[in-house]
Amino acid sequence: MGNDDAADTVRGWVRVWILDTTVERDRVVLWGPGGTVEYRHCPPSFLLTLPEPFRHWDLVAALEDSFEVEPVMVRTIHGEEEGWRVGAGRDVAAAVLRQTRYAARCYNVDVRRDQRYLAENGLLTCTGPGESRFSFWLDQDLTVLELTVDGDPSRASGVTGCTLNVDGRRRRLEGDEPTVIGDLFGLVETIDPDVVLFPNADTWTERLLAAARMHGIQATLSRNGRYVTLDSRSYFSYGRMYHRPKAMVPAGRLLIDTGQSFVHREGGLQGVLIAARITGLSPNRTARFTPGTLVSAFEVYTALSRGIAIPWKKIDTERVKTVAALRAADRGGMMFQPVPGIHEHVYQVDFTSLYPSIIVRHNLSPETIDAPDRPGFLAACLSPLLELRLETKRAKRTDAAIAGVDSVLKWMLVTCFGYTGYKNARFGRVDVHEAITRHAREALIAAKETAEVRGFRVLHGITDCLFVQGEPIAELKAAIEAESGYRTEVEVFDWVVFLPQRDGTGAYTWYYGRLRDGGVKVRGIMARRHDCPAYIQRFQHEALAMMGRERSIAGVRSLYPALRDLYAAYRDGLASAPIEDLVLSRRISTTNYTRRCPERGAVEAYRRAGVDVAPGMTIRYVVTDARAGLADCAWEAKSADRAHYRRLLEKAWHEVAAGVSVRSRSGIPLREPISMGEVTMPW
DNA sequence: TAGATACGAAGTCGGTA
DNA sequence: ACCGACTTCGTAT
Repeated sequence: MGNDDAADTVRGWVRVWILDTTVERDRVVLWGPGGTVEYRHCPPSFLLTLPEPFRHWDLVAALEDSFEVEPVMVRTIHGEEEGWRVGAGRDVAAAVLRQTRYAARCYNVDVRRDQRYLAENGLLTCTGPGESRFSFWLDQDLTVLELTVDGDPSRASGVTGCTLNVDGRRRRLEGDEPTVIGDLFGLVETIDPDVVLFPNADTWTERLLAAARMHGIQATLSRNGRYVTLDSRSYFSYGRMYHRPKAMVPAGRLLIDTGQSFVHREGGLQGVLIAARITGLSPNRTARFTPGTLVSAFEVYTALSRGIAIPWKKIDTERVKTVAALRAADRGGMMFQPVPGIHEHVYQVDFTSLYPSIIVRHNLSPETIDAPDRPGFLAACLSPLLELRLETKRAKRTDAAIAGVDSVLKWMLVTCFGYTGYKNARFGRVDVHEAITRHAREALIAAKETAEVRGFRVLHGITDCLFVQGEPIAELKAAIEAESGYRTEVEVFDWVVFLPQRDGTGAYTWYYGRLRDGGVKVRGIMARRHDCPAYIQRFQHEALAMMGRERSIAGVRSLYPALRDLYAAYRDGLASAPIEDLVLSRRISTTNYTRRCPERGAVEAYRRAGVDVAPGMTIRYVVTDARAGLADCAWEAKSADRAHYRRLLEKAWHEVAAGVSVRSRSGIPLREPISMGEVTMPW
């Protein structure tokens, strides 16, 4: 099977269906289903350019003494330049930068070698013959094992049971730890699955392997016995801390931590495999990354496959701006404040994938901001992804199995915008980011005017969507599409409730309503919040389900007594509600709190229970005394501060009542709405 | 290995009346 | 008792 000659791989034609890729010394390993293996020679290398090469001839000579150095043309998104390919890794590149006092430019330094190999040789992961990078069908049989191990892996206790599921056949293993672990790894060896779906896999794997070693059992999670360890890390993203536990990634087999993987949660196994195909990453990595990283990898693969080098330590600097110019340009999305209360016959008009559409239509890219006439990399890169999303969006209407893939693509397209403004993004630039938000604001304002000119009433608007009342909606949709040049979609509400915030004015992001097809769409309110206890969510879900059966405002209002009774029943039931229904879960940003708060109490409780906590972890706790800032960890809690939960329930009730009662919570009559205004930044 | 902005709620802390 | 500043967390697009 082994083949060290890359030349036999015809560009654009895939020899193996690649399930996993690994890197060892000078080669890249391609794993196929069933454990097939191919080795390809691919030593580390990077590209180098020097602005004044004659001043650094000694450096080049020194590199030639120790490594393979070859003069090459280096192509970037900005143009071509003479340079060298150096057969060395990151440490050498770093030394070159230091020695030239950062005059040198290095490329392809922090690109994964397996990904670079695939891109430069026209290969893709998870892709069969005849399948293209931008198709969403999968035609490959994989043996999938679903595995669940009893208990909580973050707490110390032995392994006493687990459940396996292959092809709908269920096996249950029980007994003492050596028995269970021996049977488990024995079965893994017999079944030899290509894919293991395993909740908390990344926390369990290390413990299972250690236990196997202790009991002298051969452990077979990896197909060559080796693992790549990803260290646990707390990282900052979107203004918040996140945490990824340490992971031991097996070789040759796809192991997905279904409790941890964002991509799997959104898109299932198919979502992971298609995202891998699009990005050229191994599915094992794909399953562990955030959408932002996937977008970055997608751009990197596209660039490499076109012979474009990836800059290391991005140097695109923002030009100097006056404070006034900054204020004018550096703004986010546009919002119109809604009229609080319940409204009948409402349409929500959404621009489809607005931000990426703007990038493509206006040819926005770091290198085209100052030279708009040439084709831009970012726009060309995103265009096929956008087309694919439109396809999956259509396809999921008739094939529910496509919904997962569609969701993954949606997230990638949403985050690709944020990525252009991200300081470390390789093909990002603040000016592009600003241009996108400017076009988006203009489009939303224009759409609002189009609606009003045609006699529609605009109730609300956020970034890329408008809520309107009026007829005929089909004509408005067509007019907005014609005038803006972007596609739209329309959702039809029988009624929708925009909630008031504490000062009585409309809240921008809290609403719920009944769609024409009978579903209830909910945004922002407690039922949507992950930190809301199950007991309170259940109340709100029940109330919303009742309201969702009514098609008119009058019908909804007629429910007031029944809803009031429901609330009373839940309030009475609170005293006897089981503790596990009162568990709050929150993501903690720190473990060193400067103030008294329930999170601090919960962190202390975790520590007392011997569980390690790190910033970004989600902790689960029950509030035992809100005033004193005391909490117990979820699995130890015996009592709860019922008054605290009564307040939460009351808040949930107010959100429901805002749609039913004739007066809003703050006492402002709903029939005299506050005039809608445009909201901008405080300057 | 890494996503942006817009925003609100609920709370603490410390000052003031 | 009330206030403003600040912390910490959450959601929407």
